[in-house]
Amino acid sequence: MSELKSDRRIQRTRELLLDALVQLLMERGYEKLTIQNLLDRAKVGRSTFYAHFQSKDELLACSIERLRGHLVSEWRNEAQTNAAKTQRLAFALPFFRHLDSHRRIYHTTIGREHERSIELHMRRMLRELVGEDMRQQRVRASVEVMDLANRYVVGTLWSLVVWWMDGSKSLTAEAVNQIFQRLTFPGLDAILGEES
Amino acid sequence: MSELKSDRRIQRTRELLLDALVQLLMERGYEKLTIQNLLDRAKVGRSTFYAHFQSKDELLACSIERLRGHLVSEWRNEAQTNAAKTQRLAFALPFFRHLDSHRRIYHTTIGREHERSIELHMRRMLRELVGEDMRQQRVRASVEVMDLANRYVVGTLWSLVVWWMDGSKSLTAEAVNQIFQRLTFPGLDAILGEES
DNA sequence: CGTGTTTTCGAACATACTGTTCGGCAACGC
DNA sequence: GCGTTGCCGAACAGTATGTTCGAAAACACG
Repeated sequence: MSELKSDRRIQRTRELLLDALVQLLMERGYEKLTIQNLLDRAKVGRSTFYAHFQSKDELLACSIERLRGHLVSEWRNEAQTNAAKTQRLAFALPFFRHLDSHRRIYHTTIGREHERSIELHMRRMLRELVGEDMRQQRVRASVEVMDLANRYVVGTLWSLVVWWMDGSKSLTAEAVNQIFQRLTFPGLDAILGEES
Repeated sequence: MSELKSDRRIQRTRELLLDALVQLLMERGYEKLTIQNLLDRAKVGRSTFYAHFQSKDELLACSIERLRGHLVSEWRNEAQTNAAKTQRLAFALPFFRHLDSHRRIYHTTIGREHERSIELHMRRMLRELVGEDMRQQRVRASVEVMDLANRYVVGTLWSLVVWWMDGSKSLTAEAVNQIFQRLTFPGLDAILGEES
């Protein structure tokens, strides 16, 4: 109700905090990043922070949620312009592209042990995307098998991402995507039974 | 020097703490388990704890290290008695068996989000086991590709484990192992180039 | 036993971070 | 202007970690 009308002040401080988060992710990573750091960087008062987010984790979730929105729209675009619209797991390429163009952030947060929260949220997001993809592809299988397939894909995808972001492997997003498909499709077919 | 001679008192309190850890893992999980809980359960003084372990995490690491020892010996046994001794990734079956016979512990610690530390140490252990296996199998590939293959196997294995332990799927360890192989081998061959 | 060494105990402390409260202040719409 | 709304930030309570140290217990050995 009052949300739409109300000041864009509140929207602005959200931005400030989200920006501060991204900056500090690069510098310190997530885990050893204190709320006070965020407040200082965003120049926002303590109680204000808690008026917007319940915790550091919710702020991160919010940030990842944005990423998800971005990926989905990229995915849709690509699906409409491209002829081979129903390519399996087509959200992966936009994802790899995103990672590639934000290496600065992800180099200090992905794969580094003890940076568990980012991985958590990222995987959750990927799980949703994979689920959506399977729905689009009309994969038919029992709930359990679908669940396994989903976990398998996300696990593989994430292993690959960590490997890619680790060190400074100068592969293009397209190349990584190809590895991803070669790695994943056979195993997927093996448990889903070769259809589609 | 004095380590061998010295009291088995110190060994005993280590046991007490390790036991308390396992108990509390079942009851509370790792993350929300406080050091005070450990002390109370093990009936050990605070400063004593810190005389033995630097942190809760080191205690966990120690516990996982034991598991690793157990798995390796099982693995060796199986390799010697069995004819098909050089079966690829043969450590997996003992691992699945272990999980199956300790469901009580792992049901509350594996897959549950926020129980990340256990996953961390488990994966580290699995990475080592896979590395050892690849050495035994004389897999020849560049360091980078070997690294990718390793991460891929561990990622797949872990996805499967989480899926298995989640809910109460009553599959046998052998069945899960078969799924594991069907899932993993094709992708592995794809990046390692079909050589066994 | 008695003596000396080693280990343990646990209370007290220092430190660090989280999340809440509340009175006052600033921004903004009208 | 004026009232509403959001923001500030110091102070506080709560919780957990890790350290220190003197005293007590457990043990080895003669």
